[in-house]
Amino acid sequence: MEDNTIIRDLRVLTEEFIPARIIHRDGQLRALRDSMMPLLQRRPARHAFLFGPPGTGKTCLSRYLLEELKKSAPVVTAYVNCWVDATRFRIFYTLLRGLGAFIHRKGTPTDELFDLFKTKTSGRQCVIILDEIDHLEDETVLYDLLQAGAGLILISNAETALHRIDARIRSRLMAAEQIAFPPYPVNEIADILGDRAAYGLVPATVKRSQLEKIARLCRGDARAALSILSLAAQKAEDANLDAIPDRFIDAVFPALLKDSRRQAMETLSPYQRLAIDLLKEGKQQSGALYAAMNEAAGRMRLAPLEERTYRKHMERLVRKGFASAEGSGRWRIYAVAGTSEPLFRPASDR
DNA sequence: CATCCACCGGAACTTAGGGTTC
DNA sequence: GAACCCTAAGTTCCGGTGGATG
Repeated sequence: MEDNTIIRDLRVLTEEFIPARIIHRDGQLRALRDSMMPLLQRRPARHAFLFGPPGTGKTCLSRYLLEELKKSAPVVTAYVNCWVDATRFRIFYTLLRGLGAFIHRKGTPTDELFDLFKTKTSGRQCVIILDEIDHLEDETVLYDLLQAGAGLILISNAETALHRIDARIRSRLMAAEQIAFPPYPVNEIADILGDRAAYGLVPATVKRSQLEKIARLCRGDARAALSILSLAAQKAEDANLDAIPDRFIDAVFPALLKDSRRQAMETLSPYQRLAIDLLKEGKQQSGALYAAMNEAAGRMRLAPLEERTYRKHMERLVRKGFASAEGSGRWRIYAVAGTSEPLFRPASDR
């Protein structure tokens, strides 16, 4: 392990890693800390809503804060990404796993999972992070969690995510602390990379000017920046070099872009991929797209879809950020989104 | 200005595929 | 292996919706 020329600990450069300190997010950190403060006096936390573009530190900061919180108060915490687990069943399933309760039966009723969750957390203070909240498919989870007395940290890319949820739940979340996460400027990303590199890489294997180069490439998205640094470091390690050359940084960037697209597409059903492929040729009105889809499905030996089913697929694609919808009712026009969602936007994208 | 048209989306169903329990 | 339970995807039914149309 210590023979490595570049890499000391790759985990430090992943987005799951919770760093020992948070830099360039002092205001946000203080705001979130203050809303969790009541827990120390055994009072309920104030809910928080964190919003901002991808890679601006929302998830990282929340997880960091809860780790710190647990050091000074007997608080139960859990994390759920709604992009991965979007239904009521799956959310309680992963929540319970996070709380150390293993459900081995997949045939367990969801209400039973909820009851188990309540007994697990009863009499204890509980804070739950719900990441990518705009991808949640069943809002009753929010109602359940509020009823169970959990403190919520909701995270979204869109500032408007809370407006879209049901009024009855929304009114209880209106008092939530709203915390904005703007994109990082170049020098701050470079600082963050430097901080991580100090633990994750062998000293003097990457120059400050290179960190700034990465920071410029990824346009304020720290997650993308970490991926670039990590991949370039691995490449240099494999080549047995003792420093990361500039050309590796350039080489890694397009590969990363393509890979993230491909990975995101793999989470879609065949029909959804088909819809996106058709939309890539140009935006379409809903009715025309439906006709084109069933026509293409026939050629691909896929069964034609009922109109309502088609609409359900489109609803999903829009919520997941793959497609965008413009206009209402029968004048709705769908297009590929690709621009705002999963990762960073390339300089030119039609 | 009333009516129509083509799509919207909630609700309740069916079906397929996974599990457990006895 | 029969009798259940569950989820998730697809379908059926149907009351909206709002610009287009005469």
